[in-house]
Amino acid sequence: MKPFLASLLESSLHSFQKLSSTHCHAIKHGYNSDVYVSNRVLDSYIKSGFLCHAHKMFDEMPHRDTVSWNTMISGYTSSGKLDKAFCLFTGMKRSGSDADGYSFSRLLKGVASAKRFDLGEQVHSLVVKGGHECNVYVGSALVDMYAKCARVEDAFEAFREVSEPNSVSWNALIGGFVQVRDVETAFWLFGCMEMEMMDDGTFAPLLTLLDDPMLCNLLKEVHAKVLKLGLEKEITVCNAMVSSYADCGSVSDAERVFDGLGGLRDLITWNSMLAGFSKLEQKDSAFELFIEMLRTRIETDVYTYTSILSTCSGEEHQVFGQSLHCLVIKKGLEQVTSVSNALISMHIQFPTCAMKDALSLFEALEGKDLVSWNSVLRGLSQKGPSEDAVKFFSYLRSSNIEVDDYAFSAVLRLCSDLATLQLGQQIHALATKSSFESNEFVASSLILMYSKCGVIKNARKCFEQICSTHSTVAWNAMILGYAQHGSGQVSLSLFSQMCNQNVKLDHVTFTAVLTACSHSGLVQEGLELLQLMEPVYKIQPRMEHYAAAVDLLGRAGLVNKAKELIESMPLSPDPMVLKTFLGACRACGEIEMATQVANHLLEMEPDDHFTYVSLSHMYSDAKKWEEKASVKKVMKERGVRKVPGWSWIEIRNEVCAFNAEDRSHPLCEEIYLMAEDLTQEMKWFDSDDQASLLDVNHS
DNA sequence: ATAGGGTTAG
Repeated sequence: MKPFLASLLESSLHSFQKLSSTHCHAIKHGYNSDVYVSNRVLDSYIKSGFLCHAHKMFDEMPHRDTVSWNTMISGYTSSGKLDKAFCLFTGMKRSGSDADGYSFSRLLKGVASAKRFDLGEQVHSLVVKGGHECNVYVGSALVDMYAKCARVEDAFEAFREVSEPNSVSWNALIGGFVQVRDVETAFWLFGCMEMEMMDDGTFAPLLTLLDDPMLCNLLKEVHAKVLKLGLEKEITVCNAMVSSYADCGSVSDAERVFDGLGGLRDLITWNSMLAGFSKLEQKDSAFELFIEMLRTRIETDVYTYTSILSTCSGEEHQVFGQSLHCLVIKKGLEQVTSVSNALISMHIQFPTCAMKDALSLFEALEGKDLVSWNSVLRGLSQKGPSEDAVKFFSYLRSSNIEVDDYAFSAVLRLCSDLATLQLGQQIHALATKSSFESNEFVASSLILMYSKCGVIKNARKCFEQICSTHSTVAWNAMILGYAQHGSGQVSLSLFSQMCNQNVKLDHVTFTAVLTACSHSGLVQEGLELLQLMEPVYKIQPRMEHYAAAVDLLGRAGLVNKAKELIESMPLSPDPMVLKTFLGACRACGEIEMATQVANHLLEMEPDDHFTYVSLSHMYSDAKKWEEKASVKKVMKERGVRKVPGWSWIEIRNEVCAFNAEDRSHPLCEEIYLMAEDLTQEMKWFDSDDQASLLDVNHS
């Protein structure tokens, strides 16, 4: 009868109706006081998620043994109700049942997932007191508990206490070092493990450490080992491999693993591939994959939507993004914080009315977290009126929300855009007070802020104070700072230091050094860097690099060389490159070439005022009044308006804004006299570079 | 009859 009952329970799982009818059936056959049968029923209720009902049944059971208590504890720890589990644990002792290895391992599992190190230590002492240390299950659970609490040394000690550690003990220990991202120790332990001991649980967490292009070769070695051990069909291993290959920048390898799985793929596999495409800017592939998921009725979840929403950026994805938003609402995921955060970031990137939509999403979100606040802050500082961003930052501070590294970094970038030193310094003080000063992103934003505000000395100080000397963003910021100051040689020497000290270079590094060369007239050096980018430094030049190089040549008066460079580009130049070229033509008085490129630009971007204004100025300079008039006419016909460029200066905590030919200030006469004096003085220094720099700033 | 480890996200 008992095996029959067991199989009946098995087939009744997850249906309350079936379970209770089986339960009744058992009672009818006189099994009510059979503790074995009762425990099986109890376990089935718990496995099916009917925890409350299980507890009621447990209370009414005529006989309870240790297994009954353990089953109940198990139910509470796996649903995260640690306090209830501990109540049962103490109740168990009071009613005379002794806790055994099962009780302790279940309890420790709950402690581990709640990361309650304090409770864990107490349980540990009870384990020792009860003499359960030699139980490998309890031992592994202890290792895992310390590992999850990031106490790797305690985990190691607990591991040493296990007399015959098995793969679970090893994996739990390695998992601890993975969690604290101690790559070296994690792989050292991996090397100490017997081959036969390694299983899927060993590889999955280790693979998550290999998330950098520099580690791609190691990833391939680990992959080879996975194949050697015949683990290539293990879903967790493959999922981790898809993510790691994507993080290492190799989509093709990620895709190969993904394709290799065929029908074995699960939701995490799809999500990992999707996130990979999205991260590596393969937007079309991401959209295709997502649509395939919908078409083939693969279930979608929160991860799916956060990934695909973050793929939608800017105008070209607005329509699709809005349909996605509808889909999110339909699935009832709009109030899930991570999804809503992705929606906020997406809407901020849309060109029209986006800030308003993003703000109303933010306000409607019940469970706002730091990411939500920072997404709005970043959006406002990039797109919104800067004053609103500053206001939002004070709002954040007054709301008792923690200001973290993301927030500091965003608001400092804002200060550098505004070139407002006083606000920047105040925020620097706040960052110092909350110890974010040495965070690489905060420090980089400080560097940019001080450089932009003209205090390169303080920028340098921030650079020196940074914790990690291997922070690419910090080096990039410092190189750019010196570039803006016209200290191109300093930028270049920082660049070679970066190479010597094995700091990772990225595409921003090259934008920064090329800018440095351009601002200091280092033509040969700049061109050489551009040429070496791909073959030596393994970084593919992007549009901004070509634009910087065109600028470099244009400033040096080498328009023809700039033209050659554009013609030799592997991709067709984008408007940014062409606008830079147009500027170069204008500066060199190459009217014919300028007209050609301008016509091309007018086709690409008929609504952008830049091209019209450049042409118009150039025709004025050349006194070609008819041409100038025709440009103005076309502008009028197309409804394009000149957007004046503003400058501003901070005087005694007050911002004074002005634009070219502005005569509205009460002290206007004196101001222009002073400007004239300064211009004369600069000419007197006979520095053509600085005079032309002044021109550029003015336009 | 009840137990321990592992994959996706600013």
